[in-house]
Amino acid sequence: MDPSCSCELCELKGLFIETLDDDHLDIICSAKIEKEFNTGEVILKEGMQIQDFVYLKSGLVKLYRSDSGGKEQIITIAKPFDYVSLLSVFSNNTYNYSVTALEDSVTCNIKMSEVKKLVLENGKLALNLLRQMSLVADQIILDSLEIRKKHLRGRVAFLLIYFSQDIYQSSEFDLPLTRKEMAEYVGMTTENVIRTLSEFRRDGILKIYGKTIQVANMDTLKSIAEFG
Amino acid sequence: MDPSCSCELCELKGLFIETLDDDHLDIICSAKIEKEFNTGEVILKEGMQIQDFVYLKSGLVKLYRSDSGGKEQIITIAKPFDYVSLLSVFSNNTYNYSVTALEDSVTCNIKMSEVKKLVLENGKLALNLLRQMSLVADQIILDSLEIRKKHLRGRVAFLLIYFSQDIYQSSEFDLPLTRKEMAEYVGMTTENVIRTLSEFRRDGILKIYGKTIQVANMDTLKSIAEFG
DNA sequence: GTCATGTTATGATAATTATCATATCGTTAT
DNA sequence: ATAACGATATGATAATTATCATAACATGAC
Repeated sequence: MDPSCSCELCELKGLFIETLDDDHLDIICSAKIEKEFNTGEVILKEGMQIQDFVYLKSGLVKLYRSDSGGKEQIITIAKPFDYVSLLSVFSNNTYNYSVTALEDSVTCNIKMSEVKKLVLENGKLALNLLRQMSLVADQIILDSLEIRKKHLRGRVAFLLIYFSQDIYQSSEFDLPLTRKEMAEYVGMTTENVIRTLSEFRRDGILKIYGKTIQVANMDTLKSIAEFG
Repeated sequence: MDPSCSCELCELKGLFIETLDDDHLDIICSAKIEKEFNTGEVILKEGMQIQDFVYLKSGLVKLYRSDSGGKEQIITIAKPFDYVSLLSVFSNNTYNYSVTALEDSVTCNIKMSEVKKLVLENGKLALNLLRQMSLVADQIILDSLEIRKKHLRGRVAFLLIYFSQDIYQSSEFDLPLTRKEMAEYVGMTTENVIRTLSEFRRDGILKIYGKTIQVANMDTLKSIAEFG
């Protein structure tokens, strides 16, 4: 096996690679290209030809769409293990969303032609991809239904809980989104995101130091996310 | 080949079956069960164990979630060729949504264990499923983003255009949804759906005879869907 | 440093949407 | 037939949210 290949050490091995035998692993290893992106750099652009299967090795990214007026809607925030180029990849020729790094990130890119070849040859990999796609798509759809039925306070609470619990596993964290991006994610205006955060601060639910957020009262935050 | 099997005649053959050779087709054919549902009958229920891969052979169905308060949110309307049990099916043990027939419908059910076995053996089928899942999930996500950014009039217009063009290919059709279901689909109240329809009628955009809708001015309807 | 620009912040107001009340119409059950 | 119920319909009002205006603050460009 190619000694320069580090796939067998990659923490994503379990998802994508455990189903591959050594021969196939070697193919992936020599075919893959790692790319590094700084915070704010664009990884994929809406309309671009889909050439690679891209997954996130480390970092944090946002998937979003831009409309003709330049306004953006964030579809989801993806951390490693959430595939990045999952949507569209098997059905479309071009991306119908863009991806930008929210933190310094590393992606691993494999030509779609290689992935398709492997799927044809390796049923376990195929099942794994089906499972993963199903999971990711489901989560995006359910989250968007959840967000839709909440009022503004509930939406902001939902987003904060998501970052605190799912992304950073800590009650204090540096929010990698601007207030504007928060608004684009949960479907409200920037002003109202800011106002809602201020309310939460006044109510003693949050402590806010610029982008650093400390959740002082998670129980209340959760009840706001759930009921109002 | 089993002479009672009609799969090779099924119009869904192209999607699910063209990738199968005769042996595999025979397996599917003898394993599949067709089920008929009348309008209003429940096909799948949220929380139920997932046992079968279910796809819609004819008819029209809604996929939806119910919250604790009994309120429902419609995720999507599916016609034949849109797989019904696609979401969750490869990643979950239970459905996280329900499915009900909006018109008399026929489903074709195949045990998931059979489908998984076939995926393991048949790479073309796997790729076909990946493509189809990708397509369906993408469409649901994009539609929900579209709906989210519109005002009430735009949402109702979007829904009417969808039924007129995508489902019935006619400017006059019987809407298979109640006003309440329309509201559950586009995220607004029943009263406001009714009010908006009345507005459209007053503006000469629609003619409404109960559930029968005639789009009198598609251009205006489209510009409302697009701009407001 | 200072300028320009974008982000955060807050208030006043306007627009949008939901809620509540009430009435009519249709359908189904008895 | 008629009672009961849900769906459709409309208006008045309340609640929610967006828009507009303004200002403080931070950040990077020069």
